[in-house]
Formats: sequence, structure tokens, C-alpha cells
Amino acid sequence: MLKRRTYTCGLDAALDIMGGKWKALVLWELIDGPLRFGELRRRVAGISERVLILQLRELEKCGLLHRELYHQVPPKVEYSLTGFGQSLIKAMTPLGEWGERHQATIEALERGD
Amino acid sequence: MLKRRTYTCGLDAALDIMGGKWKALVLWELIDGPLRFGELRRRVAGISERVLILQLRELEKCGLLHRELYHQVPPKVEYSLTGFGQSLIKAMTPLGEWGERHQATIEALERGD
DNA sequence: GGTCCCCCTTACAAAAATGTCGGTACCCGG
DNA sequence: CCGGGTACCGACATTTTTGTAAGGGGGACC
Repeated sequence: MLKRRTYTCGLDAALDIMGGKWKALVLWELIDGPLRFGELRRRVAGISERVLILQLRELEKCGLLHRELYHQVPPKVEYSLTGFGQSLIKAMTPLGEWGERHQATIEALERGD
Repeated sequence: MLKRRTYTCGLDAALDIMGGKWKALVLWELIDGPLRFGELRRRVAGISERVLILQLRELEKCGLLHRELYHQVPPKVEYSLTGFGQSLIKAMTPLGEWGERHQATIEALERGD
């Protein structure tokens, strides 16, 4: 969760809210519309069920995404971006594009093995 | 350090290279030109000497910044962005602006106390 | 009845990130 | 000789993040 209540700059605040290994990836998957828990789980490669839940909870608490529970059997839960979340996605897009442009370069870097 | 050699998308790669609590902040400070170790240490509020060194080493290894050692006494070391680093900064700018716009909102969120 | 799917939850464990403290080498000025 | 400033290293401790395993309640399918 968020740890500070003051930040030295906007970037600092942004990284606190969407930093970490998974949050941005989760948000990213929701660009094209709502997804169910299971769909998210399958799309975000490598994430464990538990961690996905934790990330979703935090993103929800921060107002970046919305959780809609359908009282059905079997249960259905849909996650979608809020307006706030969408604005964040837009702000992250250039970073994503940068990463895409340089992905090969980055993958070629020596690991800290 | 970098942990993977393949990424699911550009954002994934970007976050791996500049994610974490400090890297982006360090890069950010270098926007306006080179800084010495001590200057960086003073500007990046809250970072410890050791952690700053670790971050600088990693950023250097990734080719995002350049370390220039002046053989003087007392020693002088200057850190500056490489072209690669500058391109990353540019890609992070919208995120920084987003954070700035929403900084008050973010600070007002409940902490996980 | 057994088993599957769904969306979680809890207890526990490992790994990664971050922090603290002390020390090094150099020279200078007092 | 003592202390100050610079840039850094190493051992260690703590905190944070991420992961693993197991279970649960409610149908549905065979």
C-alpha cells in the first residue's frame, strides 16, 4: 500500500501508486474494457492468485479501478478502470511505448546473475 | 537488478529498468545536467548513501547514466544522463505530470496503517 | 458421490529491497 | 596528530514484497 503522505514530486507520487512488479501490468490489461478475475489471472502471465488479489484490492482502494460483483452462481466479478485509472493509463502510455522501442536492448542487458 | 530476459510488453520492460523506490527519482534529478554524488544525495530526500550507490551502479549498468571520475583530491565524481537515459526521462514525463496533477488526491488516500 | 469451476481467504515461507553502522583512502588545515 | 570533507565498500539487520500451499462455499456436470 501507499506508504507516504507527502511526495517530493509528481513522479514520486505516481510511482508510489502504480509501482511494484504487477500494478501497472494489471491496469494495462484493463485498457480494452472490464475483465473477470479469472481472465486477468490468465492474462497477467506469472502472477499468483493471491498476489493478483492483493494488487486488485490496493488498486481499488486507490480509486484506480472498480470492482463489480455479480451475485450469481458461480460468482462473477468484473474489474474495470475508473476515470482516474484511465487517466493514469494515458500517462503511462509513453513509458510503455518507450519500453517497446527499447525492449530488445533491455533484454540484451546483462543480468545481475 | 534486471531479473528477466523476456517481457510481456514494453511497459513490463520499462518498469523493470526504472522501477523501484529510487531509480526514477535519481534520473529525474539529473534532468538539468550532471550532478556530483554528494549533490544527488542531498537532493534525493531520504535516500541513504549505500542505497544511492547501488541505484547509481545499476542505472549505469543499464546504460541510463554515465559516471565520470575526476582524479582529484578530494575525489569528484559526476553523474549524468546518457542519451538512452534522456529518452527514458522524456517517456516518464507524462507520468510525472499526472502525479503532479493528482498529488493532493494521492496524499489524501488512506494509508494501509 | 466425486470432481470441477469460480473467487477468494488464511497461514506460512522465501526472496528482494532497503536501511544502519562502521571502515577505507586521500589530502588539507590547524 | 586530529578532525574534516569526498566517494565509496562490506557485513549485517530489518522491512517490504512476492510466492506457495491449502481450504471453502456454492452450484454444475457425469
